[in-house]
Amino acid sequence: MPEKEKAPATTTLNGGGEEEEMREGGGAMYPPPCHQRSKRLAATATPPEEGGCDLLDYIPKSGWRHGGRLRSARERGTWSINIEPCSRDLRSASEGQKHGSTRNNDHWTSEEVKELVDGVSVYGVGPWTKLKNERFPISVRTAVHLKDKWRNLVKAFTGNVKRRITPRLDKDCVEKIKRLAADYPRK
DNA sequence: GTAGGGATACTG
DNA sequence: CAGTATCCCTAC
Repeated sequence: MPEKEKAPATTTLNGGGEEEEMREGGGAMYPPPCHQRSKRLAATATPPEEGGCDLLDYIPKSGWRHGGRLRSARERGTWSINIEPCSRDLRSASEGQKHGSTRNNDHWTSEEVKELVDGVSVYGVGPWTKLKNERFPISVRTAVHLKDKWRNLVKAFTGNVKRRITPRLDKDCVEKIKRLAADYPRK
């Protein structure tokens, strides 16, 4: 491929106020096409108001544990469930980039993982689209994301990982993952 | 639509 | 700093 579109320095389209500061201190040598993924959405992003959905209910509660400190998605300004694109996403869209719409999440919550595992136990490994429509209808998680996450889970619980960066998962959930991983070997 | 690979960001 | 998790792209 020729090259990626350089992220324009004029990222000031969100008059919200909080500007994401680039951390190019010595890591990314190439500017991401979309907004800095590491920077996530600022607090000015679309707050997940209770739209009356089950998924929206548990996300804020289930936080992401970081070194024993509970860092809720809200604290970090990230929402696992996004019902509409934020201003930053619109920017990317205007640039012709399709990114952004699904870039409102960070790590999966234990509830999401549980839902995924439960779905896999019912539909099996493969029909991610069906699983998405049944269990994550309004979630930003796409079928591809579900697939990727499942792969990560299998890799994390079947292999020998030195460092495990995973939310609190129920023992039953972990067992189910292993069971399903063994039942559905990588094709 | 699904599977696999690669790149980037984050955590410990 | 090394390893892990997530996301995007390409091929089947």
